[in-house]
Amino acid sequence: MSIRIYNTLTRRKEVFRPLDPGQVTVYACGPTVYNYAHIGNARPAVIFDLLYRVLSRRFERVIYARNITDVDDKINQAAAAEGVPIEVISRRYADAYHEDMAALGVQRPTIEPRATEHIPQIIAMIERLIDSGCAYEAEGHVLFDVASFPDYGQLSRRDRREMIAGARVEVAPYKKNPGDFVLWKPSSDDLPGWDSPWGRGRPGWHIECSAMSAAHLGEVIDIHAGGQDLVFPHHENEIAQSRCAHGREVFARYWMHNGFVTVEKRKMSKSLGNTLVVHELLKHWPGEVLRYVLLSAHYRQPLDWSDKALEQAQATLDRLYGLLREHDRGESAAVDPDVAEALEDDLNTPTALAALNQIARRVTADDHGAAAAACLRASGELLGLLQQAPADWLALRQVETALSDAEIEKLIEARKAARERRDFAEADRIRDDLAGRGIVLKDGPQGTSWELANK
RNA sequence: GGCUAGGUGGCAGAGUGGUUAUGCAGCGGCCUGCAAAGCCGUGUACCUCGGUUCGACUCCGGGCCUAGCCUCCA
Repeated sequence: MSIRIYNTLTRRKEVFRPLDPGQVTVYACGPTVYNYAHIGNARPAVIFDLLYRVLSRRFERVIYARNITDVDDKINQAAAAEGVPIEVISRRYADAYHEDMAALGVQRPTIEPRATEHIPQIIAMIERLIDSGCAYEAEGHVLFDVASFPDYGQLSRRDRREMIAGARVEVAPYKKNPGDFVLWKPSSDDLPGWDSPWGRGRPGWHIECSAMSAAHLGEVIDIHAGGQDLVFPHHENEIAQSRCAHGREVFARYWMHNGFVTVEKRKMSKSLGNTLVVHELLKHWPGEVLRYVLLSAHYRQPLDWSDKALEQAQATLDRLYGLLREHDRGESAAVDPDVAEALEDDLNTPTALAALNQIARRVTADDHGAAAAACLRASGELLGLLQQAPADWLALRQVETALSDAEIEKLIEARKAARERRDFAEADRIRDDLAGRGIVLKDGPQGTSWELANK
């Protein structure tokens, strides 16, 4: 089977065929680095990391670009508040983003372009837009003229004229059309800025993605991805800019949009103040648990975040790692076909996780547990799960104990003796004593073993 | 108001025109001196009203409800 992707542009699931059979180009909208990432920001990072893994399995060459927006009014604000240059802010939070995403098993993209490193390309693109009559200068700003682009609204299925009716925006007087958006805006002396044909200023938000995707992936790209809230206006504007600047019929051939993470069914967003910061969550949960939760719902559906979901993911991972500890002998194995098939069907992660759990059943059901365990691990790798040493995973949440191994063994021997003389009261006393000190005993056919209790 | 996506068993969450999702919890069993852990088994769920059909949770239409976008936002 081939890879199928739900394309927002056509609102249908389509077979994915790259423009160039030899290479796939993917661009995902990355973070604006003015603060720590919340779990809602982590969802696209994890989902499109998974896309990258799935594509890489089938295509020789996948170029995955995920930008960093490092010039933006919110960054300016944060910098001003601290009295530092914007680079200090953007560097700090870009580093934190990388650290947090790594903990979630997110691989680094092939390219991570930054807006401030592409100012010349941005300016050149704006000049082309002016030359082709799609943009105009007004009071130090350069604006995109939406009336010049008849297909405007195609992605978000909006009618340009109707949007004016819902004008909740203050319409700047210098705009020809309320829907016109800023490509370049002037900077006062206290704000970061670059020299341009229109004076010292800075780029508008949308233009950077158009300029950077063209610079690194070409004028027509295969897949463009981001959160659902970017469909309008950001992606709509990107399409307008890119197609006008390059005179092409197509900008991105497939558009993918992830649904929101919600808290108590409400969208998590910085403006609502109900954000759960990844950096904080990682203090309480392994990154892999967060990843599992993010994969537990289909990416286009809303995902309601809760402690219950975290506990459930933790319990499931504990069980799977326990299985690996007992049965995985490091054999190599292929990815389970059901897991691969589910993921290639528009990243159906719930079905893939169901298949993963079916493999787990085979581990205990078969005589050849080792082969099934190896398959479990190989399949987990495609999902970005189950790649730690089981002992390391299981040790994460274990309590500390003051007892030495020798002391524990000695007590186990004493209990064994008590059991042999059928003094169960004494045997249970020893077991309870050890339990109180964080040691759990497990009686099996080969005698008694022990392990540290979970916190 | 315009546009979009949803309403599935205790919870989470896939999917399908007629046959087991899966996970977590619960329940039963195996194991155990008793436990714990583990393993095995277990659930006639599909918002509502019509329609199409031999047959609909699955298709079509109406209704109700929820969330989102239309403003910075993943």
